[in-house]
Amino acid sequence: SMSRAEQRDETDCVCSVGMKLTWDINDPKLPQDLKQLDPFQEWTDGYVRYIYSADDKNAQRHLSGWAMRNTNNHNCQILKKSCLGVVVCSRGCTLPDGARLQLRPAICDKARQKQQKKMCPNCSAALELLPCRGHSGYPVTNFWRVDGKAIFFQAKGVHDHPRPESKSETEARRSSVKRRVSSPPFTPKRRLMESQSIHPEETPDGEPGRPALLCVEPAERISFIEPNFPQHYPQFQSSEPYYNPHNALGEAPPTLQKPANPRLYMGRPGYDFQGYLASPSYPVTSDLCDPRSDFTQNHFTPPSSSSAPLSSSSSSFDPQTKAPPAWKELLKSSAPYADNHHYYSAEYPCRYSSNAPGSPAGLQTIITTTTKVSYQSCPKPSAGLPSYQPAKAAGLPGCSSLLEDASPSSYSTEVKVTEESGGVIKSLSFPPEPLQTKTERLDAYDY
DNA sequence: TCCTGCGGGTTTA
DNA sequence: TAAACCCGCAGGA
Repeated sequence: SMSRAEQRDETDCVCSVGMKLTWDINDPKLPQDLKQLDPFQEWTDGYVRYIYSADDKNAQRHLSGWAMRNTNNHNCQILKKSCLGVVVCSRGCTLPDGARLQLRPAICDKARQKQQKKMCPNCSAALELLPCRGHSGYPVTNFWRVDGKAIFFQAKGVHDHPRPESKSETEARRSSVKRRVSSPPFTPKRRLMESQSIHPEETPDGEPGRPALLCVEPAERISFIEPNFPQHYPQFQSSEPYYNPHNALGEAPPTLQKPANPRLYMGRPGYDFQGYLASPSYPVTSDLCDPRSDFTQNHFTPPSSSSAPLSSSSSSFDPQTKAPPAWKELLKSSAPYADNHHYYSAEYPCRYSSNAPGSPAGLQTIITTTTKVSYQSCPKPSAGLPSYQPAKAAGLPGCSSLLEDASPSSYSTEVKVTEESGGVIKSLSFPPEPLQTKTERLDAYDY
């Protein structure tokens, strides 16, 4: 049985398993015989790595709260996705609930173009897509790779825009609207609520700007909302710094090819955000204490939570098969997504990140510890990898001590000074949004 | 209808 | 050569 210390280590450590180990998604050989895996992370941000169970339904689907689209990297071993950003009101109007409109960009190019032609449901101004430029001026990228009994995840870049509506929220709203369209009865009270705000995508006639007075039963609404409510939240995800200046992989960020987005943004009303305000749910930058990175962490701890109880299905995985990507095979043998549709979605403090206009977003001090060996294009089997060199371990202190201040009422303000072209990165953290719950936020969008 | 992944292709540094 | 990006296709919900 496990000692108390071990249990504590598992549950309290702010490090992800993925960050404790030294690996890169491009490594010919990834860590094997993993004793510990990470719970799924919906809102990853920063240069982070996680190792999920191959049975994790969310990981199997390469899910992200961010709107990520597939990008072709001509490597069938590694699935690459890049962030589409967020759709906002060009006028930056305030919704009835005080939040800002932050729609999930459609993944499909065509659907996204349509989406952008619509108008703000609140003020009828044009909608605007804020592209993600969090990776040296390019969109944040996520990489997925199945190896052995694990799904390896790696992200590069720090999102420089507010969170969009999560995928589950979008889906919930859509199905909710569909149902209401087909079953009209509504109560006067509900009608009043609904008339207070509207959503662009779901007006039956496709005409934005007019409230759709539709009905939904409270119980029904709850059922969509509940899975997202942050009941359980792994601490290592929650004590994220707002900005991780260090690329934990030792990978030098590419030189700036495009001007980094100089947006200023934060997650709560009262601060300007280039004309917009992020909703109160703007996330903290997610990053973890990789032994190779020595950035300081803020000491914010979110509401209590736990990992998503994803049931494991006995899917067989054959590392030898290469024709269909491994995750495809995993999906075939796994239970329906709905069974485990359970996310974390913490309502989190804002980030306050500023990049001076024209200043590179990604120029950070790099600790090079890994030798990068890239896979070649798809048909090439990765047999014979003599050039592989295991990365050396840096052996920096652990990170459990970073969680000392777990009180929700305590939060920190810190200034990070990083050696990066003389740049100074200021990070402010705030306590969790105290009043607004997910349920309340959904109300603003749910009619 | 749109999400998702695949993969051929181009462009740029 | 690597990375970003475009496009169409197909399977699926």
